[in-house]
Amino acid sequence: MLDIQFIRDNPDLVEEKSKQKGYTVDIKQLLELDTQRRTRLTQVEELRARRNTLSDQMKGGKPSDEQLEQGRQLKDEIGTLEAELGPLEEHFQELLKTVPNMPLEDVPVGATEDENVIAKKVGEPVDFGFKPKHHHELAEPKDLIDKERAAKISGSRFAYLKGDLVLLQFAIIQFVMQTLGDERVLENLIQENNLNVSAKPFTPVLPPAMLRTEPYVASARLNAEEVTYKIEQDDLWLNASAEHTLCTMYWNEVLPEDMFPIRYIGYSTSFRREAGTYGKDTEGIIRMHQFDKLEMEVFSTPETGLDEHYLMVAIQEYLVQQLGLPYQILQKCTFDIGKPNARGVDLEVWFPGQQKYRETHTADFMTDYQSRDLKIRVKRKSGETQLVHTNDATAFALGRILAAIMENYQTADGHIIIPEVLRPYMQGREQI
RNA sequence: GGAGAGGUGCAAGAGUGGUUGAAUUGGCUUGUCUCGAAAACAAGUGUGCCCGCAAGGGUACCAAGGGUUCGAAUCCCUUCCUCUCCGCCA
Repeated sequence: MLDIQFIRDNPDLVEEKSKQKGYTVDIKQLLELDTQRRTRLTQVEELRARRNTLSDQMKGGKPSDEQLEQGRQLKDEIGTLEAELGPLEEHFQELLKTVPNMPLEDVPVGATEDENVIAKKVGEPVDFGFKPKHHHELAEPKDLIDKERAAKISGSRFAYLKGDLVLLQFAIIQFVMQTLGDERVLENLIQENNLNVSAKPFTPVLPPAMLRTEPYVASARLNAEEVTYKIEQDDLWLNASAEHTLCTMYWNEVLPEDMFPIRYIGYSTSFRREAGTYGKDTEGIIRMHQFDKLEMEVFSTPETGLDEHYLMVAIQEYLVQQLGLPYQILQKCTFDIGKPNARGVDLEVWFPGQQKYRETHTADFMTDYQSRDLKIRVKRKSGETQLVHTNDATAFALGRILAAIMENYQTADGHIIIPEVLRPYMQGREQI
């Protein structure tokens, strides 16, 4: 959530920027509630102070009837006021949570996703000299994807991935873990992009795939209606991305400054209900209820938050370049960056079979919006405690990147060339 | 799933109704000493919220939520979590 102090100081700005993101928030009502609750709180605390003093006086000998009577009266008064404060506080919190994070200055203002700005294009789509096939057409003769039997067993939007496609997935995982664990790669990217962050490598993590309601809500990432599967019996949700169990990892903790930056590369199967997308992307493995994902998550001190974000975008580009895929970078507009985001970037890879760029990566910078609710703080050397900044970004969503590789590396006779950087992890083979 | 034990500050660990926001030990920070370090000694060392320009003051928090009481870390209820044994299991 947003800092209430900031909202008090900048009500008009908050209203304006929220509107730019497509959120109507009643700042006036929020501030009114804020005043009301603070007045009540002060009253309650005054009464409590009196109760404590009285209680102090009583602790020596036997309390007199007069004292007991006074105590009972205070108890009643406190009870009444607390009963008013409770709902007030609840309503206030509810309203406060509707306020989105403020977009950074350079985020383009836009009301639909069409107003995202193409920041750059890298690489040229290959001229195949034949009509390139869609990845599911390439998969069929080689029996790499079986969606029909998956539908029989699990329903639509599930698949059995088989054979060389599976080996390719594990090759990508190896390649990513190796790359993000390599300080020299990071150092180069930091220098090229003139960033002021450390070259500390990413630590690989296999996170749990389920999480409880309380931390999920605090992460501002729970989307119960459209995205997230619930395991009713156990108050657990299936994660919709590894970032959900990664960003919550330090929930309610104060961490020493020398731990930072904390960089994780997580690998997890992710689950999404995809409600409201019926009929969309029904072919192939672009939009599945279940997919595997490599996700970066970074916790940093406030002053390096933005540079960490730039670094993650640079890493995404580097990874895609290494695979030799043409792509474009989209700076997302205010409407599209998402509620907790201050800035957001998408990377879209060219899919020859579909003749368009499609989103394969996203990078989210949340400033302290996410950590305020998650209560993740850093204890500075100076003794000061601050909220950390959080960043998350896709390294690879495996389904989509496998599809992209298949379509971009297809040959006229229906084979798939293995990108060079992946060959060491595929026994040196050159094609599927 | 059955039986039992337990969740206290950075850590270990005391505390079973008021003198405990919390003993003690360790850790950490600072200072003294030293050329420097170690040792020793001294002081300090949780988080949130509210009031305040600040200094400071108040309030809440001993897993979470509720209750009893003039007063709760301590008593009662519910939930969560951890550990041990048995059962089941990749």
